[in-house]
Amino acid sequence: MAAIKLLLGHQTMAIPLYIQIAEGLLEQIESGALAPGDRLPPERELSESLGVNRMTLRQALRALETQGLLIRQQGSGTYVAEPKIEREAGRLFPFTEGIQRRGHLPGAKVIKLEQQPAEISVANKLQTSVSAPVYRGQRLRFINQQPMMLEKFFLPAHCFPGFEQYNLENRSLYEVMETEYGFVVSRARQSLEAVSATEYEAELLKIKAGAPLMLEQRLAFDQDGQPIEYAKDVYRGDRFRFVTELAALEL
Amino acid sequence: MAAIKLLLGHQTMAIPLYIQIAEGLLEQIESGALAPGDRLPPERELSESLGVNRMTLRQALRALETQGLLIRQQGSGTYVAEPKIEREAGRLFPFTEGIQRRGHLPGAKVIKLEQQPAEISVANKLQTSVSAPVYRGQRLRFINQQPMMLEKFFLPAHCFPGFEQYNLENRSLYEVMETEYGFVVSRARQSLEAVSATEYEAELLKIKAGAPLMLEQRLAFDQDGQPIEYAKDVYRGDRFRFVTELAALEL
DNA sequence: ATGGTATATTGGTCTATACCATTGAAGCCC
DNA sequence: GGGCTTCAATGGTATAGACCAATATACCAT
Repeated sequence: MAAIKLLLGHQTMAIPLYIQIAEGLLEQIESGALAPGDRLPPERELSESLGVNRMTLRQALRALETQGLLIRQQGSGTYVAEPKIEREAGRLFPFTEGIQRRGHLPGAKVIKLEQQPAEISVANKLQTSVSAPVYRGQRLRFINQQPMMLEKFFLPAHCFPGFEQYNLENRSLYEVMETEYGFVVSRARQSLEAVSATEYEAELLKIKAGAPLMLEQRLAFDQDGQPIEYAKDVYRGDRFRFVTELAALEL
Repeated sequence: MAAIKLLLGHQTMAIPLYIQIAEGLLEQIESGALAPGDRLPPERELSESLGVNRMTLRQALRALETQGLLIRQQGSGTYVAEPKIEREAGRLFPFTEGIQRRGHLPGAKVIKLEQQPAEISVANKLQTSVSAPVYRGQRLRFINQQPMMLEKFFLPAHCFPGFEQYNLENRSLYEVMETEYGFVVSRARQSLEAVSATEYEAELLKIKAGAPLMLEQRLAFDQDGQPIEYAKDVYRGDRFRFVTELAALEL
């Protein structure tokens, strides 16, 4: 396997070593340099070649393991996980990226994007004062030209001045947040429930009113723990499945 | 806070120290000895009073943190998390327990429990040969006397001889598995999707046919990684919401 | 060939120690 | 009182080393 370039020594650094290592490995997995089923070098060996302590390497491996990217087996070795389509449910990442990874063609149409005073429920979620301005947007998302998901999002306007100027038909919401405003979504709390399609949703998604939809509500936080997005997305029930891996304690 | 009793010293033990510590703390949280918002002793102090190394204690704390039971803040301390109702989505535990914790009255009615040859899809999931015998059961679950969820489960019969004899109207499936057969569910892979209620489901759940339901499919594994349960549970869409907490890498 | 047995390899746990980064409160100055 | 600095306390990161537990392999006896 290829080498991973690490910054600095071991003290006074901006980014922790184990994060750098995890990201380096992640990159190799995503680029295909490390293919599913590949075995990583033994921990002792890899830690030495990286010039870090084994415990530090293990912290990186554990992070990737909990993300479902690696599988570790005592006595055997550490392997790159099979690319389960469903893996993504436990990770936080944009619709577009997930679709592309599966070899489909994503698309988006902005239906609405306007600034308006926050309703009570939204202000509450975003922890802004009621009637503080928020950006309210709606995007219809496509896969292979077929409408699949309707996204409604709310952003605190004071965090994203001039948000209208960006083209959300080509760019990911989170990508714009990060590139243009420096906000990185690092945590999110989300819920799933089964609902019926309203007339409005049915028309946009080209399904029958009353058809089952998956409603995903998400409150996303930036690196400082401040809420920066509240979203209510509905997915076609017949086309999406949300998968999670559960463990009983012991990490 | 109360003391935690640990088994043995540091070598040749059955259960790792950090698991024992995590379970001890978990017990104190669940019993109320540690209330939400309480601050735990500093790591250095607590590790000393437990007679373990700080790193070992930290491993226990991390496990509880990822379960959403603790919140750690650098420079401030480690706190017992507020009991978010939704927390349970990321944890693996039985329906009954979750309901009781919210102060509701659970109930169950066994509709079917029989042994039969496995269909292909089920055999596939349970990794048994096709037409190997499996137990197939259906339970209707109640909350406050109202039907809320319909559970269909499949168990490999060779793992659970004589399974019919146990009363599943009072006992949890997992509890019977563990107590009577020694199988502990330690991992599970589950998926959620939105579906429409069939006539059959609608009648049992006393809702309209076509109403939205949440279909949860679950494949549960024992401590050795062998699949021991495949389940297809449907929840009333208007009464259940499934919540998860997501993090972007860095654990 | 088959099956068991030693041995080496590999990840898992635990200790001990050091220093960094963030927080919050105490103290200080004005 | 208000704002600032200082500093101790606390969790976070990293190192080094030891031994345990599970697995895979090689080898041997049958």
